[in-house]
Amino acid sequence: MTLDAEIPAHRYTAAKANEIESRWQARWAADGTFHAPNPTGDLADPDHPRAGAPPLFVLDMFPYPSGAGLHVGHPLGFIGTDCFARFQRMAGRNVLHTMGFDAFGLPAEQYAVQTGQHPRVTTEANIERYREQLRMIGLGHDPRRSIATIDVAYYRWTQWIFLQIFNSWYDVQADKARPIAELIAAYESGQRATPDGRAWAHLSAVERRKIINDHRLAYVSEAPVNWCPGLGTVLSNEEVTADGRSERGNFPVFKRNLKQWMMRITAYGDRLLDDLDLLDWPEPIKLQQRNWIGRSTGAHIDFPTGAGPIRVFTTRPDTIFGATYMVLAPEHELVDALIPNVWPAGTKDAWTGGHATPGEAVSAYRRFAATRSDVERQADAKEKTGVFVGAFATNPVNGAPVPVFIADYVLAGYGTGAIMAVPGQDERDWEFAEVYDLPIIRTVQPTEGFDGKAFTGDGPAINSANAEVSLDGLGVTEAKARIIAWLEENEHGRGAITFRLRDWLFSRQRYWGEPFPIVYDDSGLPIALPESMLPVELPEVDDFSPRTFAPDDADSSPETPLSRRKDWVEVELDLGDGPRTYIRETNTMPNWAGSCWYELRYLDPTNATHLADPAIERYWMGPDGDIGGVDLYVGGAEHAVLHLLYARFWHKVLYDLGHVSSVEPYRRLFNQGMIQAPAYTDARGVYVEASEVEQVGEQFFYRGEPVNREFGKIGKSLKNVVTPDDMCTEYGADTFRVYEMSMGPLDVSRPWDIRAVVGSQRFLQRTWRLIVDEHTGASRVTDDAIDDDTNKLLHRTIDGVRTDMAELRFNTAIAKLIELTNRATAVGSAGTPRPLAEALTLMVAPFAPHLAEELWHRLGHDTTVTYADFPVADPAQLVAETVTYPVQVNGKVRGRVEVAADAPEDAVREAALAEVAPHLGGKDPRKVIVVAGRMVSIVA
RNA sequence: GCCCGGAUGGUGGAAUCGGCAGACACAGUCGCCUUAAAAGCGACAGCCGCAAGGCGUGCGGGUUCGAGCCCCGCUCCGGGCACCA
Repeated sequence: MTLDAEIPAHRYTAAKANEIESRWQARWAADGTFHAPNPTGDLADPDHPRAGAPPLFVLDMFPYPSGAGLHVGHPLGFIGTDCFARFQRMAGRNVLHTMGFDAFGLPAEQYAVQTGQHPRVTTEANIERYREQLRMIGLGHDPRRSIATIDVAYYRWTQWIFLQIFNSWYDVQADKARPIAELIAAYESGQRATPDGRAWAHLSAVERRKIINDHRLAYVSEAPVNWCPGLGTVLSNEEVTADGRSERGNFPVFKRNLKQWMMRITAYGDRLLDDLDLLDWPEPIKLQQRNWIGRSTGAHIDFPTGAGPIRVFTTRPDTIFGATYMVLAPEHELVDALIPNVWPAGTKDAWTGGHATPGEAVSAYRRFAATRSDVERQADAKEKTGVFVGAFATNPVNGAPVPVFIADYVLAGYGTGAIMAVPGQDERDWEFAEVYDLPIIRTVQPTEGFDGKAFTGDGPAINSANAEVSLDGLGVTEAKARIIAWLEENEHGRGAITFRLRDWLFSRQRYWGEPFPIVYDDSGLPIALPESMLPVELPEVDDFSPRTFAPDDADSSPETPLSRRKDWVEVELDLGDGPRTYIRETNTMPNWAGSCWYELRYLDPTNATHLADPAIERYWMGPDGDIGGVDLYVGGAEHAVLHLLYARFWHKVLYDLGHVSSVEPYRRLFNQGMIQAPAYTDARGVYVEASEVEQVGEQFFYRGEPVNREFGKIGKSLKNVVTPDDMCTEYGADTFRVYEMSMGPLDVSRPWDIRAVVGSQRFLQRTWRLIVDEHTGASRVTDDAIDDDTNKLLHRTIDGVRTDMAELRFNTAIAKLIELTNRATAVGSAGTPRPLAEALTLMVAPFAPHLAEELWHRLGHDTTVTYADFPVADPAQLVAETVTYPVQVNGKVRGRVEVAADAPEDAVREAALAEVAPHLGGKDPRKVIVVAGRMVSIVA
């Protein structure tokens, strides 16, 4: 006798689940079940069951289609949004839910460099695999709205948005971006003065263009970057290791200034910061963005030198009388002009770094600084390095000469790239002053008992007076105000606000990205292509790799793959003044570009004349008395800062220019947790393929060698990818979905562990068995009435599940459903009453949609469960007739009393006192607290 | 170093507003069914203790009639950021 023969023919097994799942997936695809109707245009459908219903836009952070395929970490968020979306559809909303692909990216390009395989080929194959995997999980996406960022029809609009940004400037008065044409008009009319005061008409065309370019939101500028000659590319800090080498290839990395495209995100610093208050986001994420933007209030102050003033930014202008030296970033533009031929009188030995002249000392220090990564500078925080440039500046408040140093603890990209150093009130400055034998003057009286070095707290100012102004005795706040007023009166400086946020470096020397819609003429200045010339298609190339150099050739410069297509780079165009030859921009856009606006394209994916029809954008994302935006955005916290900040920035530009009606792109954000999986390292610390590791007792072995186990984020780098495919085959997609949703709260990270998955399978099997006879396949549904207790539980469950679903608390919703099925099983030996069977099917539908669809049809319905009404609890069934009060004596539960729910407080008190009388020893209690509906607490 | 999280049975977790700690599930034990097993169904189940009872939410204090939850001080784990002037 075989095992198979003993399993009832109609049991809900994995095989049965798979049969049901593929059947309904095919049916849903054929019927377009998850199509969401637009109010107008191609995707409008007045006959749709949710046409005209209140809209709801549910969005996932779209994945990068990697070669390893979807892993079990991805679906946690995807299934979560799907359950939410399905619930909201059943609750009457018109739900937009789809999925796209963030498909430009380095891995495909690196693979192309290694194999010669075109990145488009591998990327499209990966996307195809992702689509299959997503379909297998039963996600209810509207497939008509799916996009990939590499689609020409999509990146045409990415380029269009770039042109909008390039062709705009930030009007500080109006506090918004405006078309660049309005700035040109202001110059032409003389309403706005030119920087050097000459009449606009007297400037050459090139001079005019330069002035205008200085105001654009996208501009070309020298920017300090991590240049890696060995790879031929610029690297992010993340790609540079602690010892200043490339993560990939282990080549040396140099800090270099290079011409790069930048985006003026700093113009939006205030709004990006202030508008966080409007968002329904987790507070920790908002805090991270606030810290990243880092608005600080202080003053700009000019310190005169022989080579012109050094402008510093400080948050502590009140301490200026204690400024005993200055530090410039090694890359600061004034350094070269300051250097004298010989060390001046008063130069201390410690200041010279042992060099014969200031010039030698500065070059040597710059070479040293260039080899240090930001990470390395951090690691060496204790050991301050720097060198005297051989010149002095003058402290404007007291005329004292202050030596000027360069040191890499001052960053070129922050503030003005220069600081006044006040060792008495700043710990880093104190340490530097100790190493370089510089004077330390306290200008704030430390608190009594303070035994540290620099005092950064509040206190009365001391040693802070000149002939015209005295701060002595003032607190920090008042001292700041008084000195700023004095500095402004005497034109030494003014109050200022700076941001930690820096402009966004927007160009990459890579192949696999969006080409810029930009050409250059003889002047070397960029010219925007007109919209009619979009898209600028990414051309084919023979070799995808950037040109590489000797790894230590610090003076080399990047050469991009596109620049080698000479026939593409040189282009004859008529830009309004007859055909001329231009040179194309050969950098490409960063990976972020495509992910900055994809939600907008989902709205109206086929629109050929607008990135999205304004009426459609207003329908799905419009403010509606609020700020607007996507109703729910779910993704990992690793995107807390960069992606979310860049996307907010682009959205705000589009808002200013009138292309969208919503002020923010993502009104509500939810961070799903990370699923971790065991990863194993061998004796050398190298990760080995987790699927080949065997466990013997407490030990783990890979090909006979012992390995160490740790837990980490699932991915290729830890060689621990676990795909959902096996789960779906072994248990069915519905079981997989229920399991992922029941493992714990959606926002908690946890290791992947499938030991408990059978619990989810048993739950679905029970649900099935309540409605279908396992042996005959016949219906077990009866016309009997539900008994009172079960009916009460049913309505409590409906009520609880509805609340849980709206709050994305799927784990507790499932627990409640399991309780209900367990009760139904216990009382239902004769069959399941129809209202119970239907309610259960409907409530299970968001989690196990295939099973629910099958049961729904077996219950006699011929339309999809997708748009059936989610059950509503009967309030009458939610009120309890009696309440059981636990009775505490001195904080310990000593008994419980059951009283009528509407019993007056006195009755509850009497009952409670009677119940615990033996514990009171005949004495009157000192205090009795009755918490209505909760408990009684007695103090004996 | 700074910032943000987190720590609850053998395991994942529940307790949503300061009010019965451990819902639900996994693993476990026992029973029913079965020739037997699997599946299914049912019961037990925080720890110590025969019991009465005591102890229990990382550790030490505090506030409160009452603390997993609030406050102070630590430990460990996870994540993020950083010479940010």
